[in-house]
Amino acid sequence: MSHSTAIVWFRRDLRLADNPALDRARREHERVVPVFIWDPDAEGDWAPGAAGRWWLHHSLAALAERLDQRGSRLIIAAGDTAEALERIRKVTGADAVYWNRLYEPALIERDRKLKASLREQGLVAESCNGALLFEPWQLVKDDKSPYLVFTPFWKQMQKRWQAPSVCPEPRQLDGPARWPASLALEELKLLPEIDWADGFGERWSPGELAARRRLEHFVDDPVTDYDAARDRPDRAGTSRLSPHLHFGEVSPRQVALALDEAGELPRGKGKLSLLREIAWREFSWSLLFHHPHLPDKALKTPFQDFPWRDRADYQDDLKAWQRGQTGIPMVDAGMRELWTTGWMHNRVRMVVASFLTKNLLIPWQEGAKWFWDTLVDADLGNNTQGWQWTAGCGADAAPYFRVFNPVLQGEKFDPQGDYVRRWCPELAKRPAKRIHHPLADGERCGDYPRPIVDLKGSRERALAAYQSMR
DNA sequence: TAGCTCGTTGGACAA
DNA sequence: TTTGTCCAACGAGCT
Repeated sequence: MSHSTAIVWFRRDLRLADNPALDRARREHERVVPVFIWDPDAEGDWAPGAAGRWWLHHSLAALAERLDQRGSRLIIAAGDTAEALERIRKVTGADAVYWNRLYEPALIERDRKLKASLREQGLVAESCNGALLFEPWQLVKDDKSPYLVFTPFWKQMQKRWQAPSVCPEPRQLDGPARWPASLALEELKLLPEIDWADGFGERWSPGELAARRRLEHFVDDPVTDYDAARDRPDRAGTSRLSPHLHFGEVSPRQVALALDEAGELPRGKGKLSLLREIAWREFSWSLLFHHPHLPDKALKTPFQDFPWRDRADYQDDLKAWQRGQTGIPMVDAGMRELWTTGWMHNRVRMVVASFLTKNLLIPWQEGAKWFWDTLVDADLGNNTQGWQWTAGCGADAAPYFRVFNPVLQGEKFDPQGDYVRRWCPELAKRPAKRIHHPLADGERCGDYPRPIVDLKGSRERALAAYQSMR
C-alpha cells in the first residue's frame, strides 16, 4: 500500500459492500476520500427524474451515515465533475481517482475523457465493474457481434455462469489529513418542492441496509413462488429490488450470490426466474451500449415512419393516461400506483405501455419520458428496452398483432379485482365480475371517467396502422 | 454455407 | 367452458 490518498467517486454504486472501486482504493492507498458530485448537465436528456432524485437524496443520506460510522465522511459537490474533482484533489493531495463504470452513452463519453485527462496529469484513474455481472462487450456472439435476441443471450450467460465473488465491506476508512469542504445534502435540492412524494416514504426505504434486508427477506422465502407470483399485481410477489439495483445499493453479484447454490446455477424455478430478470437488465444495458441512439430512435428502422398520431391531437389522451383517468380500470390503477408510489408492477407496465402505444397510437417515447420522471427505478437501459419491446420496434419485440387487452389482463392477473379496487376506489363497489370493464353507456360510478377510447375499435386501428408499415 | 428453428409476457375466434 | 389455431414475415442464431 502506498502512502497516498485516493478519491472514490460514488455515482450509482451507493454501497460499501461489494464496491470494487472502493475496495481497490482502500487496498492500494492509505487514505480514502468518498465523493459524490451532482452534475445533471452531463447526462443530457436523461438526468435523474423527479422520483429518482427523491430516491437519490435518501440514498445519499444513508451512505453518508454509513461512512460516518466508519470514521469517514461523504463529500458532496455540485457542478462540473472535472472541476469538482480538481478542487477536491488539490485540498486532499489525492493522486488517484477510482469509480465504478456507468453505461449511459453520454456518461461513457464523459468518463472516457475524464480518465484520459486525469492520466495526462500523472494521476491514477481507474474504473471498475460494479454494476453488471458481465460487461456489455463480454457477452457477445462467437463472431464478436452483440446479441439482439434475449434467449441466446441468456443461454450464453448460463453457460458462462460461475460462482459470484464479492468484495468485502470495509470496517474502517481512514480519511485525508485535511477534508475538503462539502455541500449539505439539502443544497442539492433533490427533493420535490411540493409534497408529491409523500407516499414514497411509506413504501420505500432507500439505502444499502434496507436493500440488503429486502434481498435477504426475498431470498428467504418469497422467491420460491416468484415464477408465478411475479405476474400478480394484487400480491406482493415481486422482489421490489429494482430501485436498489438502479442506485447500486445492492449489486447484481450480491443478488446472484444470494441465489447461488454452491457455485452452480440456481436450480429452483423461482430463483432461476429472478436470475433471468437480472439477465434482462444485463441484456438491456448491452443493447444500449451497442446502440447508443436507442433512447430516442426505434431499433427497427421501418418504425421511424410509423403513423403515430400528431402531438396536438393526442395531448388530452396523454394527460388522461398520465393521471390515471382513461376510464380503463387496469390502466388507471397502474398509472395511479406509479404516481403515488413511484413504482408500478411489471405486468401492469406492459398493459399501460401497450395501451398508450397501440390503443392510443401515442409514440412510445412519450411513455418512456413519463416513466423516466415518475419511476424511482427509472433506468435508461431497462426503460428504453421495455418501451421499444412493447411498441414492437425494439430487439426481440412483441409481434405487431400483440395488443394487450386490459380487461382480460385484469381478469387473469387480478382475478378478485383487489389491485383495481385499491387504486381506483371509485370502483370499489362494483362487483368483482365487472370491475375490470370500462363503464357501459349510462352507467355511473362516483366520478370515475368514461373510457377515452373503445378498446375493440382502437385495437383494430392499431393493427391497421402496423399493417400499413409492412 | 445453407438450412433449419425459433422468437418473455397475447387475443380472437372457431370448434 | 375449454382448447387449438391463426394472426407475418423475417432475420437472428445455431449447427
